[in-house]
Amino acid sequence: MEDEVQHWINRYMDAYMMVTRQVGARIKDSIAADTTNDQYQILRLINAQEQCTSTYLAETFCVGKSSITAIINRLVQAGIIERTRDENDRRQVYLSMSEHGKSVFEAAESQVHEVVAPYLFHFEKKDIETFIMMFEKLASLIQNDNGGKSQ
Amino acid sequence: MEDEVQHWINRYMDAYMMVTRQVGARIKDSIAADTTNDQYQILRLINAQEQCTSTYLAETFCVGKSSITAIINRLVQAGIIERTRDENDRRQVYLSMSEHGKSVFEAAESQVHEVVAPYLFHFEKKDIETFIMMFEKLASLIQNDNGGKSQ
DNA sequence: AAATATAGTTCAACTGTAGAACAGTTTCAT
DNA sequence: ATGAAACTGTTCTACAGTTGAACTATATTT
Repeated sequence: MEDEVQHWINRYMDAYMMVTRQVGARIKDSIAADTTNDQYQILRLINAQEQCTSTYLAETFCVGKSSITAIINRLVQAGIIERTRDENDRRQVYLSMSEHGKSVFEAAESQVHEVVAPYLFHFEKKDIETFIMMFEKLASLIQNDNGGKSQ
Repeated sequence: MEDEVQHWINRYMDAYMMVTRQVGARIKDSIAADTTNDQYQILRLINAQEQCTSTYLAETFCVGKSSITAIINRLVQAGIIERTRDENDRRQVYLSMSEHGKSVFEAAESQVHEVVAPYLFHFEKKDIETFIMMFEKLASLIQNDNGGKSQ
């Protein structure tokens, strides 16, 4: 029983590392050379979030706020992201994509689509649903378990 | 149909990023502070590979060989890894764990186990098998598709 | 009004990455 | 056998990402 769990974890870690690394490398090759994978992930979060803040990104990305400042500074520098202060609470800074940013992001999205989509055709529709649902369940389990190391 | 594929990809990317980041953060918190996640992944590869070389690590990890040199230098510095030249082909350098390295690695393994294992109990045995098998199939599809962007 | 909390930035030190130039070693063609 | 080509790994420089502590500015609490 313990052995079985250990065995699953090893297989999961092996497959996981392989997929993470290889997909990451392919995505990097396909998106514009001056956009990094981390920057693309940040853009996805900003795109999906109304009135996105640094604090939200830091928590979701599991890094300190100073890392977010560094990434956002580069994206602002590149004219992709704009900062807007909230006039009601001037501590808050909302992050949004400029017009140029939107087109960079959309180009990256479609490149990622082209990289990932071909792999889907090797699987049954039903299995894809199951796989994604399990992944989502895992994500939500982890998310609802913040801080509590046990359980 | 195209929409369905797009939708799958978005859901996959969302769940994938969440799981990657959160699991990464939890593993980092649990393993020794002076070992990074990337270093741990490298140790897993070295552990699994007889006569491991930099070239093998670079290919598997999808990075340039100079990145591997940098990581290995730090691990050698920390007394975790040892380099051994092949006397038959003096270009090759085999990487292996020192006794200290082995104990560091085993401690990390058991910490990772403690972090990951609890999540498994939320799933059916059958579903875990399916999930891991799909992950492995995906990994092997990607691996057998080196360079060829299409198909 | 003063203390406390919150949002974000700055800074220094470090890890990881890329790519080009390089050194040493082996293989291969002539 | 010799010189060219191929291969393994390292060095170097520049940059992206991360951390954690110190800091600024603003809002909230008491």
